[in-house]
Amino acid sequence: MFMLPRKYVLVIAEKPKAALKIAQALSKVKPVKHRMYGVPYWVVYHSEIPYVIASAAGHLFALTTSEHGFPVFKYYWVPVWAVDKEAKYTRPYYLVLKNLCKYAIAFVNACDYDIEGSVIGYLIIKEFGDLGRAYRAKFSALTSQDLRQAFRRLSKGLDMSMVEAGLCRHELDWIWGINVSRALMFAVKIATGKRIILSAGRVQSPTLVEVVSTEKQRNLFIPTPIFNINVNVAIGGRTYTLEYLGKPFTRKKEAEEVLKEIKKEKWAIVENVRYEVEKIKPPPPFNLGDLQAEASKIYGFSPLKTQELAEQLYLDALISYPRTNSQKLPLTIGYETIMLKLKENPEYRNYVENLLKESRGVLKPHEGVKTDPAHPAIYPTGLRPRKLSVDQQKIYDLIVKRFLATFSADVILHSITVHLRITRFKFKLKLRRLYLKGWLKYYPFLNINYVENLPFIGKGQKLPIVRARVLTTYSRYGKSYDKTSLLKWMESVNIGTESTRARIIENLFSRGYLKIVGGKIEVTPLGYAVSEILEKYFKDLTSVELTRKFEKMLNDIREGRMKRENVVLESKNILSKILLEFKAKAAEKAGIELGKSLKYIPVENKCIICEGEVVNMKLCKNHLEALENLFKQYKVWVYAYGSIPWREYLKKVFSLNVSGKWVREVAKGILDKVIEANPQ
DNA sequence: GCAAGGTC
Repeated sequence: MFMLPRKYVLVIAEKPKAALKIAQALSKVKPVKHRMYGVPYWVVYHSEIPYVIASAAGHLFALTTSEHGFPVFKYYWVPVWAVDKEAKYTRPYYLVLKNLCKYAIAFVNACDYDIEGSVIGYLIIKEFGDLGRAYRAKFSALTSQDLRQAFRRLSKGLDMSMVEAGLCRHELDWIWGINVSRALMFAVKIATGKRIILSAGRVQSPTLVEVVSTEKQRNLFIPTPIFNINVNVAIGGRTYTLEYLGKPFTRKKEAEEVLKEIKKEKWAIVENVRYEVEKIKPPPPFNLGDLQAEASKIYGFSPLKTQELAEQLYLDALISYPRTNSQKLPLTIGYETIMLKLKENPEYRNYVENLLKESRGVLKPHEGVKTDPAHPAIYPTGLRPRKLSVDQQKIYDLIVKRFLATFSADVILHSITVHLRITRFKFKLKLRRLYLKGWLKYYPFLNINYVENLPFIGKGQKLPIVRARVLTTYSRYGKSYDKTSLLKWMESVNIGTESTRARIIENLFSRGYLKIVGGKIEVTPLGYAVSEILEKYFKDLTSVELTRKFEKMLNDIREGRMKRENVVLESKNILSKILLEFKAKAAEKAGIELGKSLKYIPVENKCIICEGEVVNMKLCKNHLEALENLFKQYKVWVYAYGSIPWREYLKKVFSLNVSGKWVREVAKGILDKVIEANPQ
């Protein structure tokens, strides 16, 4: 068995991969790898006192409580393997650090330089080591250069303000999440006697509410008719559709009057022709969100699936760290070496040779603006994959091709924009031709509309009108969510992290709040009920503003303007008041609502259409609102068409796919004479 | 058992 050096400094990394990087950076020779409990650590003899470099595996400690019920504010840190059976794998890391801490003369927290990394290292040193002999390594990338500098400039003591901010984040999320979750479960228990698992939290609840409000508006949506002039002209034996440049018509009659004038004409006269060269820059290298979006678009993978596949590739050392927000590829990753390795793979040989020829040896990535303090964008390491599953292969291929494309040339399109006139009305025709394939050679996953050849058109030319008519379209309700667009929404409002977003979305499904129907997300009755109760009694938790507020307070802690105790106390005060009030006055009522949504409690007076409770006219709240909407929009349709019978309007609304679900159901109910409703 | 945040 290996004997540790008599004296050593213990360096604690956040994960084994980082520990290896640190060992390599600090060692002049190949660092010596050892194992304990099956977990690797490294010994580096770089100066008189050797470094022993070991690693955590993310958080090794978690908050827990021994108390039941709520409000609950007594919590403490325990080893995560002891409370979470999914985290058994952290135990050997925990034991190794416990052992190595015993004999170390000093401790360096070399976890990622952010609040979570500060907490991970702090808790280990506090538990097993000695905070009085602790140092902090501060680096923003795992490159040798950065790491060496960080170790030259070690600061004495830990970054306690970062630690405090991190501890505060854990505590705030815990007291809000655990308490409100328990409040919901308590409500169901006292109203129905049943024990079920419900949850709420700073990130999941605003996400649920976002889906609920989108879904509600969608279900209530009634399109508005829009009238347009549609003209086809012939150019060189082909027909093209002109785009009418006037404002679309809100009344059918107006459109028909314009059409009458146009029908008198034989030609569309070309007023102006503009040729342009359009360039589409190469896409930036992948961050996790972009990879998830593309894998969903191309292969229909859910964000969590993509993330898990990427993690497997990472663990096989085929790609770099996937949980990154960065769209940057620093020079230090060694572009050439990766290209040369990729060239060894027959699958990519032609691509790489092409790229090297095309770039004439100057490899410059087209980076995006997003950054990540801890990692670069996702890139292939160049290592040759051996046995990949079909899905792993798809993700790997996507990453390689995106990596290659980012070093390639712009896509160049030649376009022609023609402005035309038919009597006094103006039209436009725009066509594109692909001139240079550029990066699409490597990454062909972009849909562009283009024609094979651009027609020859000159100013003053008269193009024969083949057909002219009024085209009726209907406004659409644009928003709807699938797992990927929901994740993008979370990204856009900045809640959750790269590692957690996909997981939190899956949680909303496993709680039974959401379900997938035809590829789209739908809210279940339970989802509606939970969302409504949270809005009513725990409003703070339903908005992304809570995250903004936390961020501000954590920042104040980092900069010494506020103390953790005070921040936590403020939340405790707010929470204990609303929780006690809920428990005393609202829990039973809320529990009945939840119970009905779960069908534990029968609904006495059922809506004629759904399982909901009747509010008025034999309809539940949602279908009643749909009926009111039908009345309101009828006026708009009468204005648009000049006149339209009520029943015909209902038939049309019912037949249109863009109409909301509740609206269509009510329209059908009236048509079938199940619901009696006439506009006044 | 409940959060959100790390990572094998």
